[in-house]
Amino acid sequence: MIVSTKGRYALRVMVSFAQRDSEEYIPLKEIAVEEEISQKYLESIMTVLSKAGFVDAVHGKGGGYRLNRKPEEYTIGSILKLTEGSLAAVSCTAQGASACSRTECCQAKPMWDKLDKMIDDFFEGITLADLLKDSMK
Amino acid sequence: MIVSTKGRYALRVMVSFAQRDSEEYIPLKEIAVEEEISQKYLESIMTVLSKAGFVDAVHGKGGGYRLNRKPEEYTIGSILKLTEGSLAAVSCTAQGASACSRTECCQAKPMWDKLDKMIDDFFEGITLADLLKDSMK
DNA sequence: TGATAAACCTAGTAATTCTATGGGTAATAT
DNA sequence: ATATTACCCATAGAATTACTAGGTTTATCA
Repeated sequence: MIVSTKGRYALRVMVSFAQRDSEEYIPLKEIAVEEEISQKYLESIMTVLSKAGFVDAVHGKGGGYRLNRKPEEYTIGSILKLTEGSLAAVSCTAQGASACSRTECCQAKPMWDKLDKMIDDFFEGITLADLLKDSMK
Repeated sequence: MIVSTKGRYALRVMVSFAQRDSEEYIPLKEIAVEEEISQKYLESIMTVLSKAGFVDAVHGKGGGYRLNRKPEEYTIGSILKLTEGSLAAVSCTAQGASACSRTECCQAKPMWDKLDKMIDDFFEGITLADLLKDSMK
């Protein structure tokens, strides 16, 4: 498993925002109910998205969140990397991993590196807008 | 993370066997010491490999394990799928996953399917022999 | 035949990560 | 003022992963 619930929730939320009026601020409660996701859990995800400048937030009554850019300007990779921390296929190659003592002689290392690049290219090549279009079906 | 310690250990063990005399039976203890992996943990992995017919086992003194086929006849995918159970990028697409209630309307489903296929093709296109050759560097 | 060495089996525990909850604080509109 | 909303921090519950323990069976060799 390379993408956990957290990352998938983040995608669903972003898709949900992308499908609405881009000007309007939507309270998280509305999204949580619609998507049947724990609001509290979503809050922690939104905070990350907000700090990274992916969404714009307004406090108080009438406030909520909205996207900061157009859907086509968000790659799936950027959203997932932010929320998952890393998309590495293997802990050895994850950033911040305590360097494996076998790195030098590891027969598999080149394979993991190649896979990581492939996965990264894949996710960087898809945008939020692509998901909306259903163009991948 | 798509491949856990278990799958990586399995690969290392298989590589280790592939690098030795293919006729000789090697006791697991030897591999465990060499690779600095818990022997007991390795045992559980070897049982899986043995039951699947990936390795041949002989009990008792002078016994051990050896590969059943040539290194080029094992795909990395077959080894990982066996030990990891699934290589799905997301729990939604993993076999045996309780069907997601959103499958029908999920915007991301086609993307996950495409990714799964890409990963599967990747691992099925590499064999144990390829890892030995260092040809990927 | 007895000692030894190996695979095999079952169960349980430790450790880690993931998911979610709880309770509060700060900001904003009405 | 009050209601509503984002934001913050800590913690608990759940699930998975990694590993350990102890024994049983099978085979070899002296």
